[in-house]
Amino acid sequence: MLLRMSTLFLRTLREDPADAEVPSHKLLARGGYVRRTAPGVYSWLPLGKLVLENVTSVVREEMNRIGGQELLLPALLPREYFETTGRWTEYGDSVFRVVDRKGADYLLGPTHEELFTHLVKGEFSSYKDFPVVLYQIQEKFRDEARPRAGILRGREFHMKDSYSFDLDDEGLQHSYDLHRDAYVRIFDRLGLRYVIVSAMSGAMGGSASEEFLAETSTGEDTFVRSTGSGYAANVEAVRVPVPPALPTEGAPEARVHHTPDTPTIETLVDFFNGAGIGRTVTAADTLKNVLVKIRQPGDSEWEILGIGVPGDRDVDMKRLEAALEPAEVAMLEEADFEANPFLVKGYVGPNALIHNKLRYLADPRVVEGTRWITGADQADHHVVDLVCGRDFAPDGVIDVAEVRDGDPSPDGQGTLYTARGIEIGHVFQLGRKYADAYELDALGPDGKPKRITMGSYGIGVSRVVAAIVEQSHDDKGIVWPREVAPADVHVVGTGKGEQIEVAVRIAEELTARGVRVLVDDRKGVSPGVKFTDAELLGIPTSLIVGKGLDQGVLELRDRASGEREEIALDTAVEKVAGVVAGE
RNA sequence: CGGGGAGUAGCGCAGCUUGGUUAGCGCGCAUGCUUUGGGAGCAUGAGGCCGCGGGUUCGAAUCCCGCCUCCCCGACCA
Repeated sequence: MLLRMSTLFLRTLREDPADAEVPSHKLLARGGYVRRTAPGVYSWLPLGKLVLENVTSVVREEMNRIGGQELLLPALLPREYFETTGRWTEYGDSVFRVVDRKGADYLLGPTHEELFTHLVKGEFSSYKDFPVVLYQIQEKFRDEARPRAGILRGREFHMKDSYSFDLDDEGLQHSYDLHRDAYVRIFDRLGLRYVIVSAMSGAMGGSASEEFLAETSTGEDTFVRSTGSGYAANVEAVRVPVPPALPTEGAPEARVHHTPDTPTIETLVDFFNGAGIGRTVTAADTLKNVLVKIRQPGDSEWEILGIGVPGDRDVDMKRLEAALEPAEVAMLEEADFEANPFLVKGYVGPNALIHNKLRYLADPRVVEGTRWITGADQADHHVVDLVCGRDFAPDGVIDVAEVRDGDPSPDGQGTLYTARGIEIGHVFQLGRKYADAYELDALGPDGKPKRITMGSYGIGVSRVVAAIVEQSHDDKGIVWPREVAPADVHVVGTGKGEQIEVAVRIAEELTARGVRVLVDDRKGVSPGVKFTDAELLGIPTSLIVGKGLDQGVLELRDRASGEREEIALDTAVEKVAGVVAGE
């Protein structure tokens, strides 16, 4: 492959586009890799298309390696498929819908579970046909409420989606493991720094769904990781370590104190520290009781739920919703307090709930024998030394308090800190949801139908391109890993002699050896411009044919390290081919 | 959907407060000469529905009213 800058459809920009905020957006636009066409919709220009194809190739190779079979389904999908699973209405505003001249409804595919399931049902029907893994790499469409960050979150994007079809749970687990391994190889080859986090709360069951997050400061997903181990998890999935229970004997009696005007944790702590109860109190010694109401799907009644967390922490609504899924969660309204006069706002204690037959769930840190300062269920009163297991007994444990930097890691090694990432891959055990909807069965050896179980696995191919740039750039431009770079070598001819002719000749010789080459053969362009463009474009290796040519000397540059080396003209092709081959 | 900002040449912007000749600057583009190791110089050019519609005015990029679009933060989504 030989690209000539004199004719390449490329115009680099000296300034950042006004609408670009994140590095990947700025650099991909300035480098002429992409151009914005509409909000969240981008055109891939020749260099960008090459990068996209390189990523695609890596994905394709690794999918084929695990036995995946590539096919290509339409992006334009008729309504009927989505009626079967109810997703036609479920999707709401988040998909593009189109109507044909006859008035028939379609949508532009956001994902393809329905189509794949239906397709398999039409072709395969024997247990001998399974398992099977099918995948495609194509454009997906989602009408994002707010596309942002350029390529990172668009409304049209490239995605590899694959689907596994197995006869039983063991088979599904195997297909899932194969995909997970393939994803590790893919992202390793692409040179990405990433973590694998559980995408679900522990209650929903371990490895049924995991996300691959590329670590970047600009990512929109937050997760936590440990300073002392490889532990990483979504905030929703963090399980707080449970401290050992303490003996209840010998603990002082619970005593109610008059605590005027202390409806908040802060005022309460201040009060006790001025009240001389014989010890210094912190917010962590108090038990904050947060009241929410929940409603199970299909129910019309709300249930009031009390949640006890250490007073120095808030309830994390995301963790709460994940823990209570699929129930709906809402904060209590004034009317709820009026209907339940035993709930004294600002002074709620565990026993008001427990004694009135309302469920009370407590943080894992609230173990037997722990002593708490908490509401006494009457205005302006709190109770001190209320002992868990002696004075109150929660109905259960709920792990929904906010996770903070410095919290101990659940695996016991190190402490947690929050990081940001971009979701680049997702592996998910779907189970039989779609197989049930389409009645996808295989006839077993016993002559009886067996319901198929499925997995779905995605990689955001275009997003991966942006994620790579986010992780691999400097103030001058992009630094492509060789596997995804649009070329291996950027041969730059600069000077008023025969440098450009020599550069082109070297480029042709390298091309003949199978090296992918971009040659800067533009005439009348100053060296500074060419060097700057080379750094912006980010091809891993540059070969400068310039002022040293008269002495038979060329310069080899490494984009990532910035190292420069003078090499002889005679052996340059040999040398560069070796560098490209990783020698 | 809530909050903030912006629409002027392919790109980045000024001009608007205080209406007044032919709407300006940088980059890019074209032509010529010079220049050639770090975003060159000089000269000459091409390129505009000043977002759209209405209004005020002798006169509107500029003032008024309405609308549309885009960007950023949040919510939502994943």
